[in-house]
Amino acid sequence: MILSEVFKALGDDNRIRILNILRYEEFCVCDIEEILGVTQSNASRHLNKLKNTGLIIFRKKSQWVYYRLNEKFINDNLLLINYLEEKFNKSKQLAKDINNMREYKNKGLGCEKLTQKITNIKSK
Amino acid sequence: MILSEVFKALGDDNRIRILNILRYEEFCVCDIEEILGVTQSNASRHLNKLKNTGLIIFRKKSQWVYYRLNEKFINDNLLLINYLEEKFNKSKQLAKDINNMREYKNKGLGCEKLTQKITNIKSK
DNA sequence: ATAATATATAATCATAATTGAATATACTCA
DNA sequence: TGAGTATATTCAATTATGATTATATATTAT
Repeated sequence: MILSEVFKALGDDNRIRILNILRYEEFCVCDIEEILGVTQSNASRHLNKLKNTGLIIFRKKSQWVYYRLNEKFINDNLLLINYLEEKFNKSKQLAKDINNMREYKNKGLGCEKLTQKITNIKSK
Repeated sequence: MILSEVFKALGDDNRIRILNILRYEEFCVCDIEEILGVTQSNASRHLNKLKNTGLIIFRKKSQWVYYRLNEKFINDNLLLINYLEEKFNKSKQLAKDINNMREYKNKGLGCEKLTQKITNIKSK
């Protein structure tokens, strides 16, 4: 792990916003698109950068790719993670994203769930 | 303080190297030039960036400008500082800079000291 | 097989960041 | 005042980064 590369990965507002919501749970690319209001390729690119730097990992489930924080990175960088937690919690801007995220979830708007619902409706 | 700006400031090897030696004491630009083996304008510019982001401050003493860590930044970002300490101490590359720094000091090569010596010699 | 969806990747453009060399500014000292 | 030194800044060239649009790939569902 090259320290300056980790900081470069953290040195972008969109990537900070992504990490902020990934604190709570994993999300797929289109979830992040919707919650943060960014374009698809933008979300994908930033996720890719965070992945390449080792901060997040992913799992594939059918057509979706779910990203989440990398446990190994967390364990190797606990002080940094605690620092991020502290600063994230103090940011009003980031709190808005969290609100969006909760609303999005409460309304059952997750990509996968929506697709399932549509499929059910169609099959009736 | 904008979080991503702090990380941008940290996202460069030369700036990491500068912060690493400033942990121990203040240095002027030409000290840093010599210890790290970078050009004058390079040292000056990176110091300027660290200063603008609030990580370091300076004091002027005759023709020299001494930079040091910003106590206020340290206090406001203790977890980050502890993280940096931990990672800096584990880096072999950064340890070389520390060795250079100690050697430089033991030999009495500080800019100001050298200038004083030369002045003394001339005035005899 | 085909259509639809999710994701990644190219291609392009604009902007920002980094660098060394040269220059400008400020200060010191004789 | 003038020479010397330390620092900051400008200049020019290069490289890196980020955003957008369009395209390619992979998977699902009919």
